[in-house]
Amino acid sequence: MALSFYNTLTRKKEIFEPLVPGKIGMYVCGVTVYDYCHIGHARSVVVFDVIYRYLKASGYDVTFVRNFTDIDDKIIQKANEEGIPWNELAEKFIEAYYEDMEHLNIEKPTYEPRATEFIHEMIEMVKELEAKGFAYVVDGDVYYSVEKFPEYGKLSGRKLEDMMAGARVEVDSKKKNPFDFVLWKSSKPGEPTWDSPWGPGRPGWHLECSVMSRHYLGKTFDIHGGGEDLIFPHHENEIAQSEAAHGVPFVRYWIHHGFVKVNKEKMSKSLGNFFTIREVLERYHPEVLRLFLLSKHYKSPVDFSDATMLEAEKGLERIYSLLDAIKDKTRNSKEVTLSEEMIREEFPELYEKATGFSARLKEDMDNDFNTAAVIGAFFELTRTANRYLEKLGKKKAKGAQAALLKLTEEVFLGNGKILGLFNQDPREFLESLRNRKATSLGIDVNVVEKLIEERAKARKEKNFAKADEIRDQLKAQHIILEDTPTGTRWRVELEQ
RNA sequence: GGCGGCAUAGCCAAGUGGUAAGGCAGCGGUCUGCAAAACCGUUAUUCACCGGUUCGAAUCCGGUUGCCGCCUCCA
Repeated sequence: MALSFYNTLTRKKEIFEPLVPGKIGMYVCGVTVYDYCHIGHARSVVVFDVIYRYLKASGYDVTFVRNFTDIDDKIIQKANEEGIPWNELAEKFIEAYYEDMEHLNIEKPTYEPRATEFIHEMIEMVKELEAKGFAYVVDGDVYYSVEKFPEYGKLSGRKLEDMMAGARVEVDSKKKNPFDFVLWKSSKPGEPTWDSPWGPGRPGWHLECSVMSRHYLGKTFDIHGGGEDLIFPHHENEIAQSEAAHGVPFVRYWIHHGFVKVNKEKMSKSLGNFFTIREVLERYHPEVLRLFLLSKHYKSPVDFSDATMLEAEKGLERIYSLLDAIKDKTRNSKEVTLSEEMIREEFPELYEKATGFSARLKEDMDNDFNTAAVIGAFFELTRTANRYLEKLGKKKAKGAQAALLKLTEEVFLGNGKILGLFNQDPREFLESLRNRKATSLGIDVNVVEKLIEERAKARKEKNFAKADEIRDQLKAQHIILEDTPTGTRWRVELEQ
């Protein structure tokens, strides 16, 4: 099957064919840097990170551009509130953004341009639009005239007449049509400005994406993405600007992802019901957030709550426990050369599932980037592998056994890279989950370890009454013990 | 008012014409000193509701209800 995905522009799933065979140009709208990123931003970034990884893994040479909007009303306003220069504020939040991205294990795009680096090119584009009759000037502001662009509304499926009927249109006497938008904005005293043919001012928001995408990807490129709230007016306006200026199609495939919701409501700045990435990462491992965000199809809304996050955490714990067990079983096993058939015969069911995994992943990812189905496949593989471990019993794995387990581990690690999961050392991951929760409950790790030692002694002496007493005591503090052949392990279980 | 999306077990969630993946929770069992973890079995004759097309529909079409989003900055 060929890669296909939903194209907002045509409103259907289409087989993807790049403009230039083997190459892909992809542009995704980044953030406006006036605050810390919330988990809605995290979804955007994770979704396109996975798409980027998958396209590369599929053999494409991908040029991926994600911008920073570093000049904008909100930045100016926030900087004024904080009494610092606007560019200092932008810089601060770009740094914070990079910290968050590193925690989330986001691959760096090919280019991450900032709007302010392209002021000159933006002015050039406004001039082009003015020369072609798509723009008009009023008091130092330059507006785009939507009525001059017959296809205006084609992305969002609206018609200008229909929108006119809508009540919530601001009245701005400067505009010829209420849907005209600003290309160049004259600046008020004290605001950052750049010189232009229309006087001192700054660019309108939509312009930067038209200009930066042209700079890096050309007048027509393959994929443009963002949150579904950007469809109108942002992406609609980008199309209007770019196609009017260039006379060629702007973007071939548009990808929009759904929102993160909280209590069934859209999470947003204006509603005040948002969680920043850093807040969430204090409580959950970054991979838990990734798994949570990828466990539902990217177009559907996803509901953020402790219950849904804890569920993701348990699932990830299950997989890492398996990876840990495999490491344990194969430790010190010697490398031996074996035929595929010998490995297969060890446990055909696991061998088939493991060796067939990449094809399964490709099938699911080719089908509109169905990460939820891929995650389901990982859990199926987990069960089969656990079944095999069960069969092996307590002995260390040798020969074909070890080879089969190593093969399985490789499948998790290799394919996990596409989703950006299973990237941690299993032991460290499990301990970090535990310590994170222990800390939040104010549990002293040393005290726990001491009690476990005490219990081990009691068990050795067959003093099970005392051993159970200690276990119950710890259980009351949400600490669950697991006795394994290699000693007692413990974890923290929070109530849902 | 205009445009669009969604509705699958207690919960989360795949499945887009061929007879319901997966996870969490629950129940029964194996293992265990007892547990936990893991494994085995079990949990939707049915996919909001009503019609229609079809040999066959959760999947297509029409209608109804409910929830949500965009139309203003927004991932």
